Amino acid sequence: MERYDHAAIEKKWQERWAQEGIYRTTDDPAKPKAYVLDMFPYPSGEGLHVGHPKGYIATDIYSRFKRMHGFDVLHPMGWDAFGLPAENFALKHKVHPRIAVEKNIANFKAQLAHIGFDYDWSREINTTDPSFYKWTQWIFLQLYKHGLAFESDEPINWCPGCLTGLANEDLEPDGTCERCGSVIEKKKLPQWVLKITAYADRMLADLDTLEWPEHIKEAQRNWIGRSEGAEIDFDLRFDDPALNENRGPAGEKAHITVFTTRPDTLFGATYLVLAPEHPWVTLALDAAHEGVLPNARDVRAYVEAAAAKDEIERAAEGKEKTGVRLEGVMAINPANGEEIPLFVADYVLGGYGTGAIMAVPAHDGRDHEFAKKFGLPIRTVVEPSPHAGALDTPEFLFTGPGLLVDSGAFTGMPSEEAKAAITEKVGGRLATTYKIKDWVFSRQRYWGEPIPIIHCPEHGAVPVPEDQLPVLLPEVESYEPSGTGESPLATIAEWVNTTCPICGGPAKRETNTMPQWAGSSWYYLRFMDPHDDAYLVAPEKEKHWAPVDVYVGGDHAVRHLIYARFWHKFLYDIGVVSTEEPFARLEFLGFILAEDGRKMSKRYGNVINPDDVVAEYGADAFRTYEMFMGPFENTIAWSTDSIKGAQRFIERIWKLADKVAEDDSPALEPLLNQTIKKVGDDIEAFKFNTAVSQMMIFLNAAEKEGAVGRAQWAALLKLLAPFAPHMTEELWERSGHEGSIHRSVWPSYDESKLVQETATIAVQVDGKTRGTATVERDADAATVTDAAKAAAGKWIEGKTIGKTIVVPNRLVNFVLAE
RNA sequence: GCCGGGAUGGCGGAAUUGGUAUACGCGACGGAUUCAAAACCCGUUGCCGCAAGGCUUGAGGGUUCAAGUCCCUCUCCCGGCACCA
Repeated sequence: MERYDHAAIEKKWQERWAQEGIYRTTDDPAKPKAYVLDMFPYPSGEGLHVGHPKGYIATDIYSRFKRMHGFDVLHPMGWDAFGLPAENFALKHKVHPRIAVEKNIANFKAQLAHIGFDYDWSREINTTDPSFYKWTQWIFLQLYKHGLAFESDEPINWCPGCLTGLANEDLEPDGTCERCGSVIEKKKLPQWVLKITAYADRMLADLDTLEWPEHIKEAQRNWIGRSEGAEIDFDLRFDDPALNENRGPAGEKAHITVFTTRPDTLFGATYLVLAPEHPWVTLALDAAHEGVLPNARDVRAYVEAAAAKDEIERAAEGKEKTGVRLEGVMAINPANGEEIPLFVADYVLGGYGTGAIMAVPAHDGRDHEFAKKFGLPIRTVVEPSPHAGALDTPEFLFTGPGLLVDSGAFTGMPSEEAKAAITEKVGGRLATTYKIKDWVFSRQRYWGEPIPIIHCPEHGAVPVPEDQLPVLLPEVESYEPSGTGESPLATIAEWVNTTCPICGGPAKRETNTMPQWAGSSWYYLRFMDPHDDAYLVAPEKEKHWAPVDVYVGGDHAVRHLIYARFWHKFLYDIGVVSTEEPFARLEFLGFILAEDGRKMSKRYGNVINPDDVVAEYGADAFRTYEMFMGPFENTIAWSTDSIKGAQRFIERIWKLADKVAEDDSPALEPLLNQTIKKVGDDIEAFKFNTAVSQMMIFLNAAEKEGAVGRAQWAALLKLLAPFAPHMTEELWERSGHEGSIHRSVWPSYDESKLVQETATIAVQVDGKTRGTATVERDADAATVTDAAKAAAGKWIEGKTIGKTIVVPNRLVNFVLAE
């Protein structure tokens, strides 16, 4: 046979598949369904490098595999094209973002086309398409109507580089912008905020129902950051007796509420710490309360200094503790009535818990450090059991559970038990707090979905009536961010000025847009029913397809997944979707590094373009190589040498077509059955590397055998078809089959043919392998032992065998006496 | 610091969950072919050793007839979170 001409054969089949629509999704309710989804890309101006298609190849293989098992397959592709990167790209290249996005998408599609994917392009979606973002806006309105979207003027993260507000999630740990690296400022701006915290508990609990990698679940748990503890009130006593008479609105005494996860250590609390932003501190420094704090001047200086510090300075200072005493006032420990001092210190965060803590320096590292610096008492109230000694030194710090000491009536109680007991005794409340913050949802930029709200002087924020959706993003010449905190949309008078849906009076549109994450938080639902104008997703379509069976991606998995799960659960609550979770199974994608081991980047000039690889080695070799590189979740460097191995494999299969005989080779039967089993099991488990190696093993054996039967050949082609769709299709046609191999039925294996009739067993003496023996499968122990003795030869000659271990069909181990 | 995941030849990696460690591929070496080269084909290839043999899954200890796999201690690497009380 002639050499495999990949360019010609790929072109032939790509055209024919498109023409015949063999990958069309059918929405057939009679069939089992498989919804296989890639995290859809943002179509950047750089185009694809060889790392991008890795996940797409995996889903392509998986979806082909499912199709060959009779599944109705949904394997779609679309574009996440709103957001800052697209807008910044457009600004830099001085084109309108819409034009830039169109061009980039066309480029991406052309690149993808070369690789031979089975996407059903009739279901393509684009988040910037008004028929799509109509529904993004609709979801926002539902959130608003259910009280989960609200306006807030809390200070937000402002990026002076991107000129927009950002969510907490958009910041690097050091407080810089993840996009441009600018130092984030706090800025007071009216913002739309989504109440994601309302779903924190359910998002946490339902993680247990998901077939996801542990590290992704763990990252989500960290992000939600639930901690259980107690809120405990500490009454205050002022030096000025008059102040002690003051009562709150409900007649309560002045007090500070702290949050703690260790109420069991209450007897060891030797001071309180308030965050600089704590409302009580703000109040005490208020002009109206002059004289409450004798050292108000020092406190004010500290609070102002803390406010002026940005996140970077805080990070640079590390854990060096600072703070200032609040003079003129003491707190009363409700456990023992003891008076303890109060401090303001920025190691306590205003935004977490109650913004105030009880400090237990013997049992908390940070309090310990602060107490040593300020010379405060360190009192041990929990000891490890049994008594470990050396507990009386002031240096001692013990953060584990143990038995209570010096804790009044609770002395001797296990600390876990004491948590509830002490909380109850002092009138505290069990409380749960979260690290996750509500989602700041406004961006002061042009390229995003307009938030469908109208501000009426009479009626306030009024939702745009649903029949007026979508609120179209106006076409404009200039869309530069204003930098003032106003959206560029604010300058378009004819767009902004409208009428109130309630009273018809003059009103203004909301000019902020949604963040980049909006569209991607629900796009997977639209693929189920992409052209429906009446429904976000029609109920019967949703019931057929939901949930996504396998979701594949990497990178910003944590944030995207948390936002999407939040919206999905909300949509479940309002009856739009029928499942509690959007993505039943998640496969995490390991990246491909450049050949030099660095990240592939234009900056390093080490980018490899899949177009070039496909042109040189062929799409099938490219696909097979990326799957053979190693475990799917591993990050591995590209190797031009290694792709040649995949190419050789493809070409050796091609040449094996010359060796096809009428009758099956009996010698190959056990191996073929093993191969059918292993390739199938491995694809199901996303272990593509070992699936490929098993096919290589079969190929090696078939070459050695010199012939492969027609039926065996057909089975082999089918196993390889998901990996190498072009070449297998060509060979399928050449061997006289009707119809596409990709619509053929996956081969089955015969359980009884998986094993050979003989077994090669290892022969060990004292646990060391000294040879092998070939015996009939399932031969009796005596026969096996005799054969093994012969094989052990000189190693047991003249020795006494103390014990013989026989593992059927595996090994015999002779343990020599003494 | 806390949490999660790892460490196997020159390289990517495999190993039925306690049963022949290094499958498969790359690279390397030798051969064949060629005027020559590429490609293709055949053979060798964990380490030490001429050999007999010995040693080997990050380090050290343990359990077992048998440990990459189980248990204990430690080191290093990757990822997430990080003054979250």
